[in-house]
Amino acid sequence: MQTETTKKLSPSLAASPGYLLNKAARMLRDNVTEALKPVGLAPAELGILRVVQEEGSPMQSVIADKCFLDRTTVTELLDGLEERKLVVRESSKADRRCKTIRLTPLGRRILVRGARAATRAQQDFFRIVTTDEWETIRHVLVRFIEAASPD
Amino acid sequence: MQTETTKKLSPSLAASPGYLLNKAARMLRDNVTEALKPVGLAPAELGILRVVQEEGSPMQSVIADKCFLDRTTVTELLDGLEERKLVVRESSKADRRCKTIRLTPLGRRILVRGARAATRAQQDFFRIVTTDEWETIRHVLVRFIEAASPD
DNA sequence: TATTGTTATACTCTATAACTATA
DNA sequence: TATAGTTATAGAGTATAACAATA
Repeated sequence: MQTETTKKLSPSLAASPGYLLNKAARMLRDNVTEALKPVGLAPAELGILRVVQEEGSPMQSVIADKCFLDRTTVTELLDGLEERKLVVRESSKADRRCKTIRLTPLGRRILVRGARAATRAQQDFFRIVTTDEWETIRHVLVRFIEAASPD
Repeated sequence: MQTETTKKLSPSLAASPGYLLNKAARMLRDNVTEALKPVGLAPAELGILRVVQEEGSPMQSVIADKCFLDRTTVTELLDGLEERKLVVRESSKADRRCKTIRLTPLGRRILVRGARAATRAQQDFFRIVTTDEWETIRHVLVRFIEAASPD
């Protein structure tokens, strides 16, 4: 991607939620990915750290649930985080199939730095969105995501 | 992904534009991808057909521009579309570096069918969004995408 | 020297299937 | 038999780099 000088979208693409959501999401994610590089985190890793903190030492399947990710993806992401000593896995005594994830002090520090970097990276987005608009978008997307039905 | 029975998002994820946009975009795209399968198109291919029709036999670099895709990606996608006889490439007489893309009659029919299928697939989304909300979202996303600055 | 398109290659994100170990 | 986590593998989507032909 090189020539990106305020181009105009085609009308039919500009009318498609799928297209718009995708393109905007990717752009935003590229920003966040870039901003997280110095912190040493990928966007999905930051998401996991956030959920681990919020849930307070959840088991892996809870993380998968909260992040809407497959448990195999969570395993893989946790491998990286554990290797870098940001989290520790602990086998539950009650049910030895389960592993509980806990933030290390380092993990906590990296989480703070990552969250700050991510917020900064999203300023590009917030610059062009009013608070009201953002609240509308937020509510719609949350509704849509949470309404996702199984089969 | 298996357990997706109206779960709740974590507060910190529900507050992140990057996260929400990404997740919603992926969900929507999965729907569209599924709906386009019987038509034999991928979402990006439908986008290209749309732009080809709107622009009226554009050269490849224009397609890349309008779709916000790399030209190598466009080359690859066109290879598939040409193979299936949905478009034809024609070397421009004026500038023999350029290739002009034209829809075949078959391509036109598939475009119509694809557009219909994609619209249907996005009803899940529109079911939970009011017209006003959608207009707000649409404008914000278009603004954001078009404002993407180079360096 | 710059631009159009092509080729070969590689990367990110995420999932499916089959497995192990419990329960 | 069902569940938690792991492993190996694969696929979609898109990009970068180097190149050929032409301008």
